[in-house]
Amino acid sequence: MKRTRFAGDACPVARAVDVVGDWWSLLIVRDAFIGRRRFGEFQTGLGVAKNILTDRLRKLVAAGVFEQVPAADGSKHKEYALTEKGRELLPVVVALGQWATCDATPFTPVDRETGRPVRLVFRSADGRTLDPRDVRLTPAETG
Amino acid sequence: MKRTRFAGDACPVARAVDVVGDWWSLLIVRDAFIGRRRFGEFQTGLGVAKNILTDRLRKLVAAGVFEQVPAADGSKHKEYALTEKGRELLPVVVALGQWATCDATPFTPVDRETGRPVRLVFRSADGRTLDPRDVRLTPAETG
DNA sequence: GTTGAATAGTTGCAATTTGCAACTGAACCG
DNA sequence: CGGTTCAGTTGCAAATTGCAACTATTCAAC
Repeated sequence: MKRTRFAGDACPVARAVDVVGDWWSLLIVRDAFIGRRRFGEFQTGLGVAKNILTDRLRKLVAAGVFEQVPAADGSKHKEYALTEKGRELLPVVVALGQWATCDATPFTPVDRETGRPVRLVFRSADGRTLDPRDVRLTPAETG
Repeated sequence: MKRTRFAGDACPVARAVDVVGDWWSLLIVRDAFIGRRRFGEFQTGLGVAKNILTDRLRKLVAAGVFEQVPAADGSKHKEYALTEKGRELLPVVVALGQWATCDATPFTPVDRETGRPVRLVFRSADGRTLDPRDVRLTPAETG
């Protein structure tokens, strides 16, 4: 049957899942962060079927995560570039990466200036860094 | 056709997607963080079909994200509780929530002790907090 | 302890999605 | 101009999804 969609859901996680909660979409975004931009790069890099890739790229463009940009090396082929909204998905990709990390990590998040590795952490209002264990979710308080 | 699986993939994001990159799984995990534990709570809360929920819970238990615990209020019904590994998914859920947040937020991450809200941020080795814009992914450096 | 309702699933079926493979049409290379 | 790469499109078989109806425990009351 038709897949349930969450676009109008009140929960932001649900809406995010609606856009990006699909096996391929997040991997395409991850590849984009590594520097891939062309259809063929995504296709061979991920081993995804071409019709699926076509569909996902179209949907990600429609969702405002990617945009088609005219060129990069002057060729007439279009390329897919992350939008601002798309680049804001970096914490999601990094969080997933930190969760399942083992020996073979194909990428590391680093400070763009110093090139030194960074971590994703919780920070309280007064600047303290918190262990995830010390964080909980409160349902719906003040909105 | 059979869905492509990434369980043996080198990339941790891919492996994470294999477990949790499914429309329902992450929402189930989110609900667990809010405090839901019973089959029926997940079912009515998410509006997911019962056979799908059965399947997802089974897979999440097999993946070590949930475990079935004997009781909570003495009843003989089993409940589903997040394991340590499952609780470590909190940054993923929060990252997705931060990405798609708008007015109606059904939950907020807060400091367990003070109850005050916290944010997920990037932190460099020397303790500075970085804007996601100042972070990039370097592919496969040292392995 | 039997009846009835709630809980936690299972089963069957039709619509949708997925993925492989083969095909098409530009764009680039010589 | 001819061949090759790039970027898809099309067709089809198998898997997944979701609804609805059904079953089996468990709880609550009588």
